[in-house]
Amino acid sequence: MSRPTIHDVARVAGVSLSTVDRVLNGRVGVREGTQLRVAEAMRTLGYERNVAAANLSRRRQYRLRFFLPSGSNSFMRGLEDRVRERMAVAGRDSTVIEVTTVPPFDAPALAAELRGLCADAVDGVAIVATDATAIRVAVQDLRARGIAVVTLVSDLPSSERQHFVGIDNVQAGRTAASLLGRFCRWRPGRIALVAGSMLVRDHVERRLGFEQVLRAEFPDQAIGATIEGLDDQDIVEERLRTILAEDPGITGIYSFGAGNRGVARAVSGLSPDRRPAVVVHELTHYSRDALLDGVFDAVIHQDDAREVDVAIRTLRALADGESPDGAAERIGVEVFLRDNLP
Amino acid sequence: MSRPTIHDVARVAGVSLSTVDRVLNGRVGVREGTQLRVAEAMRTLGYERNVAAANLSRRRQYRLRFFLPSGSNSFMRGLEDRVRERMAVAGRDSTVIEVTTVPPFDAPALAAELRGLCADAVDGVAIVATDATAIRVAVQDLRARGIAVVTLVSDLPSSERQHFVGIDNVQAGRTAASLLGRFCRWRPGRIALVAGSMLVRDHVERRLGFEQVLRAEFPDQAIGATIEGLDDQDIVEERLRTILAEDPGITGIYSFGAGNRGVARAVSGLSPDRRPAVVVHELTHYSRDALLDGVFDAVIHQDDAREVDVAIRTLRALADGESPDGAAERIGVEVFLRDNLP
DNA sequence: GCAAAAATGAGGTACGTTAATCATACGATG
DNA sequence: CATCGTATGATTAACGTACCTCATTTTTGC
Repeated sequence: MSRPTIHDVARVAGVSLSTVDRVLNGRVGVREGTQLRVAEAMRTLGYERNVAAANLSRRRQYRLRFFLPSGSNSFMRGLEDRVRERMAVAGRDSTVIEVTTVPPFDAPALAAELRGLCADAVDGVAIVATDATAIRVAVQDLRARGIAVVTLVSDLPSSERQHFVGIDNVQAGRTAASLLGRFCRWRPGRIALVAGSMLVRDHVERRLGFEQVLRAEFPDQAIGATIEGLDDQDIVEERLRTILAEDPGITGIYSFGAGNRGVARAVSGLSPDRRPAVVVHELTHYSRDALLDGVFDAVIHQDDAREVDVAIRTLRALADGESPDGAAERIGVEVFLRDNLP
Repeated sequence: MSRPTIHDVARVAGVSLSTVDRVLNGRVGVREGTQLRVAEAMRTLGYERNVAAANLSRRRQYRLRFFLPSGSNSFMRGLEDRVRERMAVAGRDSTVIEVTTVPPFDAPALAAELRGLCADAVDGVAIVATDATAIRVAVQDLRARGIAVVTLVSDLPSSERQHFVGIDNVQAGRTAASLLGRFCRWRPGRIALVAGSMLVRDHVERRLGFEQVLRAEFPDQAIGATIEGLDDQDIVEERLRTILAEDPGITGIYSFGAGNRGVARAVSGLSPDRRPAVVVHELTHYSRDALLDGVFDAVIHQDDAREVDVAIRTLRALADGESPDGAAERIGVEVFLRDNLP
């Protein structure tokens, strides 16, 4: 009827509660044979530890720390809001969350913060990683001190981070190409690219995926001018205006960095029948409005609320020494048009 | 530091533990003034009941029951699989889930099943509703007996169900039009519709949303022939073949019922350059393959795993007399291309 | 075969809450 | 003033687990 308890396990294994406890919590001083008998009893009974009761008893707290880039990037500020929303209710799951913002793209600053963490004050850390050796080393350090580490939004491959919570950016680029190629299918032309900075790994990956698919599947769309807008809306606007004026054969725009407001302003200056199809990244207040106004056609998005949830669940699982459920916790590349906005 | 307990509340309110318990659990025999003092103390302390400890103490079990249509509909079978996956691990959250399948579109059968439920054996019910008065009455009955009710996938408006877990089908239809309109933008023509049965509320809503957007925003695409395929792949294939042969001006196909395999077979018979853009519903094994083969262009999807999760969380919250978090638990209309498949 | 060491058992307390019993204090009523 | 009903307090045993101490048994090494 109800789930078996350690009492049942003890009875079936023919040992005392103490011994079951010792086995269950990996304490020393149990003969191997006894361990096997207990394990066997757990298996036959289908015993699963009651985590709620265990956490209650040991007054377990999961102390998690999020490191996010500071600055005005809308997506990051939204992400921070999501984390703070979770902070407010995390107590329900005996979880304490703290947020620290560090200057963006400043690897030494982040590394210094990470070095300052103490294993008996923090159980797990989520970082929006900058791809730098200093961070890799800092992560290795954290792991050595027994602190769980996941990367969030931006990954740090070949580091010792245990998990990455975010989208596959190559896939995101492929999806953008798949959309734009179809949007422009019966109208050959050129597609302009708007990058933030090609120094950021995400953007390189997005571009890679985009080119792969556009070249292979939509040969009548060429890749036109590429703007490096440095995530600055004014720069983006000005350069994009110039390009659009010079080249009337631009059928589409793919913007995969920040600076969406600049794209929107440049495009909305054109008469509707000359407007290219526009695909950008991240659903924010601004890109949402542009979708509704018909200035953008599609937005490629990652669900920040879900990313935060998954990061928390993953860190909790890792802190308990479990391996997180990768498939179920996957973050997908979402596509929004004006008609399926939340 | 750590969360306040009922002990703290008692101390601050200047009452005993017993009184706090009486207030907290709505028992009788507490003067109004005392109740207010306790409530005030809870507010100042920011007390939140430790649900895990409470459930442990009262040996609370959430007994939930899912009613799903039987039959070969891939989406429904997938949904059932998701429910069964949750069943297997639900014990961790002191939740017991059962699944009952009932013949599809058979309102009396479902109503009879619902009537048979006993309030002291079930706390909450999730039903894939057929739009019928018999079901509305049965739902009213369940609610009167204190059983929580949510509708899943297909809603039952103006019934006493407390929540609907599923997508907005009008929005789904709008999204399909928004995609197809853009896919066919530079090539005027007609879009063929493939329905399952217009007797099902979902399909009516999808068509409604589709027509709204296509008429308003894509005037160079007309709505062509409509097939009522009764969710039978063979019927769909045959009729669609005929239509495609007769009318070379078909630029797109929107299929919003089951029978995707029929659509795929009919379309893949055409030479690639004559193929219309195809948008269908529900990501299954088959539609996935068709996407990968380039036979379908996009799939409108609802995340069945998430729907099941949300239904469970919602029913648990309702069983505790809480109101579920609507915004966070929203099910969105998802868009899949071959490039952002999970 | 004996001492030392290792393995196991027995029992208690705690975690935060529920739920019950029993005792007591308080007011109002007659 | 005695009585009764209501409000409140005090205490206790659960729930399933963790973790501690102390006693007892078994094994090991010599």
